[in-house]
Amino acid sequence: MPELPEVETTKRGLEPHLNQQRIDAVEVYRRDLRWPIPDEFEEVLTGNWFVGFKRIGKYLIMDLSNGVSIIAHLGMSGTFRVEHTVPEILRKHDHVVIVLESGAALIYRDPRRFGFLLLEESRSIRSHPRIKVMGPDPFDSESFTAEYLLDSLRKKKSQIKPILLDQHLVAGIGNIYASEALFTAGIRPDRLALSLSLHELQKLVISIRSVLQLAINSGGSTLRDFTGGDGKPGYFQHAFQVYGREGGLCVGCGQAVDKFVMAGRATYCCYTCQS
DNA sequence: CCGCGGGCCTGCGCGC
DNA sequence: TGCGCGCAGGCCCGCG
Repeated sequence: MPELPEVETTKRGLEPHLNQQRIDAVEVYRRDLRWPIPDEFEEVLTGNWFVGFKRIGKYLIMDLSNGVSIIAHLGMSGTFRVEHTVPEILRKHDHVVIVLESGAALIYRDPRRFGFLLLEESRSIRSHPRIKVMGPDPFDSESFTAEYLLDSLRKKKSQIKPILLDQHLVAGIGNIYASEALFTAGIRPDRLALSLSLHELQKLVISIRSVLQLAINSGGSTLRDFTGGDGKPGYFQHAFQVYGREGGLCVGCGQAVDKFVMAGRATYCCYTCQS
């Protein structure tokens, strides 16, 4: 599920409910996620409180008062939700319940268990092996620029779309927003990365930002439902231009939207509007 | 070093 | 209605 906008939406949804809240109890029902939940997880959390929240690419970082941070990744199907009270009956695939001093509960659910929850000293987050290799954030206008892309793509042999999924290049784009951003930029997904001009890359940078921002904005509209509901960010309401719309009419030209597989991933585009 | 394909899991929607 | 199949928004790893 979650690409950058969904993780950002999750962060914004959780923060007001969790910030400065003490953790009174932790229950882990399944530890075998993508990586196992550390044995010391419950002990490290209990009695401390949340002091900060940030997103790095698709990672959600939750800082605790004892100088330890939770590094969370939602994988394909992970969600966090806050319930007003600890539910008497958990939903299937609720793997972790964190009880707060307010009586509310933070619950991690992940049917496919591709996500993970790890612990790391807060001051070492940026040097964590999984974090330090991440490319720039798409919204970082200092480091994520057309010039940066031009330089990075110069030695790439493959097509642009799968490259956008490489978190080492830019952190946070997934399969949906790769297709969407390329459509907005008017660039075909199968263009060789090194063939893109500086001008096209400028359009791509702007398109990536606008597509992600739009999705964040639409997710934000349902943040109020974060407690009591299922915590699902509002991105389902987001109208995709091409993703999942094969055979439908292109919003730009009225021709049919195409679907094909690239590097094993579904890819959508309009061959009239993208060149 | 790079790019690709398989694997990890469960759920869902589709066609028969 | 039931069943089997293919597919799903991420990431790591091994292979060539």
